[in-house]
Parts: sequence; structure tokens; C-alpha cells
Amino acid sequence: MDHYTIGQLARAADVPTSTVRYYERRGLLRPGSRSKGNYRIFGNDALERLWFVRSAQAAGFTLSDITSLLGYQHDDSAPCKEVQDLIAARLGKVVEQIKHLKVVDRMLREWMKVCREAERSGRCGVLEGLQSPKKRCSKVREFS
Amino acid sequence: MDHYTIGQLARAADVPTSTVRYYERRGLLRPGSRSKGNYRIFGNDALERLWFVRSAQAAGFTLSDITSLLGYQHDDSAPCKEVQDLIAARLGKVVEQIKHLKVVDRMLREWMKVCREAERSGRCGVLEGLQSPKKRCSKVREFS
DNA sequence: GGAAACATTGAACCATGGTTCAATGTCGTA
DNA sequence: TACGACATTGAACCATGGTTCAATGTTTCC
Repeated sequence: MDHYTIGQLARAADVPTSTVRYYERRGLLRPGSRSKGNYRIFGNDALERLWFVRSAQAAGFTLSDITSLLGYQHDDSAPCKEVQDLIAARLGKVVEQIKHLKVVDRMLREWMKVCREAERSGRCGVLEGLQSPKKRCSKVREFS
Repeated sequence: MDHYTIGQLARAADVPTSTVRYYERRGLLRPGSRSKGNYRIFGNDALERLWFVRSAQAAGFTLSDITSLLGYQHDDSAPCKEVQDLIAARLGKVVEQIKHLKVVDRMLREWMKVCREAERSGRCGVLEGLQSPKKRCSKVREFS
């Protein structure tokens, strides 16, 4: 199969058709050609673009970022600098997020512990700990 | 200082006043009392609640979750089970997110490498790699 | 030929977590 | 007493990434 109606494309990429139309509106997919009855016709290139869009989204790029990335695709000036900047920026945020989530992980486990310990005395430790969440949570709040 | 106008509270918790009002609308902060001129008056309890809200948000709880948590605060039935369920659910997602982000981290570094290698030949590797993003990105797309 | 499945459009709507606005009222200080 | 800083309200607006709707047209298959 080397060309697709919107529904076929959507199934191939595991995306709702509404999303395909949305991406087209946003300029992430080019309209491509139309059938006699005005149905969209997509080629394999569109499917590859769509896969790329989903992968990049999964990596946390915004649709605007992805629009930029795709815009560079046939740019003769080989915009490696720009592409690398976007990737590096994203990577920086990912690294930060991982750090943050590790702190959150520790805090939640602590809350769990506090909650279980207080449970025996019929109180809820976490909510009582509301008396000094400042100390307990300061590390978490340092982020974001 | 043991009571605050909205602006004082907001400064103390490093939050815009608009957010304090928003939280009140959402039921996260109780209105408390009012001054003669109808100004809100908050006590230390409100400040502590506000800190708790921000910490819980930093841990990724939604405002609805936080509403539930706070709702349990003076619940005599000691709803440790419910609290623990919320914490456990969040913890599960955090663990998953960390895993996901580690995959993303590796993917971005790979993209970076590909991009740098292709740079010498004047092409942009990542965007050329668009030809087979399926293989390269499948792990990333498995999540979310 | 006719029903079912699929496609078209623009516009409105959704969730989340807020921010901004305008019109008005109150407080503190000089 | 007047000025600036601060507060009040409801309503509208924002970004992000879509989804849903209604009214209509096209394809496919029996």
C-alpha cells in the first residue's frame, strides 16, 4: 500500500482521523493531493512524517518545535545547528525532569511511610504533616 | 504574623493573588473570614494549606486529587486507605515517567549523535532519518 | 439502487491551571 | 482629605493538543 485515505493513514499510525486533520491544520502534514471526490490522498511520506511527529511528541517536543524541525527537512542550508539546539534544549529539560521526578519519588515514598506509620494510631500522617510541609517538601517545590 | 490579606498570603507562598483566588474558587482554600471592608483574612492554616497544595502539585497531583486529599484532613474515619491509594497511584506514574524519560534521554542523545555525524557531509541526519523513524523511535512511542 | 461506511467543512467545545480585565471599593500615610 | 496601593467581583481570555458536531458529499458492497 503506498497511498492512503485519511482513515487508512490514521489506522496505520494509530491516530484518530481528527488528529490527522488537526495536524494538517497546524501545518505538520502537507495536504497532499485529493481524489476526484475531494478525499485527501496521502503517500508513504505522510506516514513517515506522521510517525516522526508522534515520536517527537513522545520525546516531549511541542508541535511548534516539530513544525520547526520538519521545516528544516528540505532546507539546503543544512540547519544542523538549529536542529541540534532544539534537541539539546529538550535533552536539558529531560535531564532536569528526571532529577525532579526522583525527588518526587522519594517524597511520595516518605509520605507513604508516614501514612502507614500513623495508620496504627488512627490518624493520617500525611495530612497531619500538613503542619510542616515546608520542611518535608521544600526540595520538591524547588523545581518547576 | 498570624493573619494575612490575600496579597500577604500570596507573597508568603510565592504565588500570584489570582492563583489564590482561583484555588479558593476550586475549594482548595476555604474563604476564611472577612475584614470589615470585605477583604479576605487568612490564618496560618491557610498558609500551610497553600504550601501543601504547591508541594502536592509539584509532586504531580492534580488539583482534583489535592481537593480529595484535603477533604480527608478532618475526616474522623481516618481515610488512610484512600490517601495511600492516591499516593500509590501517583508513585506508579512517577516510576513509569522516569522509565519513559530515560528512554527519551537515550533517543535524544542518539539523535544528537546522528545529527553531528551527518553534519560533516552537509546533511541533517535526524531529518533524513525520517526515512525510518519507525525503528529508531519505537521504544519511545511505546509510552504514553 | 440503496444502505453502510467513510469522507468533507467550519465552528464549537473540552480539560487543565490559571491570568487578565473593568468597574468599583477600601486602606494607610502624608 | 487626597493619593497610591491594595482589594472586590464576574466574566472573559490564554495555551496546548486535541475532540465533537452537524450538515453534507462519496465509495463500496450486496
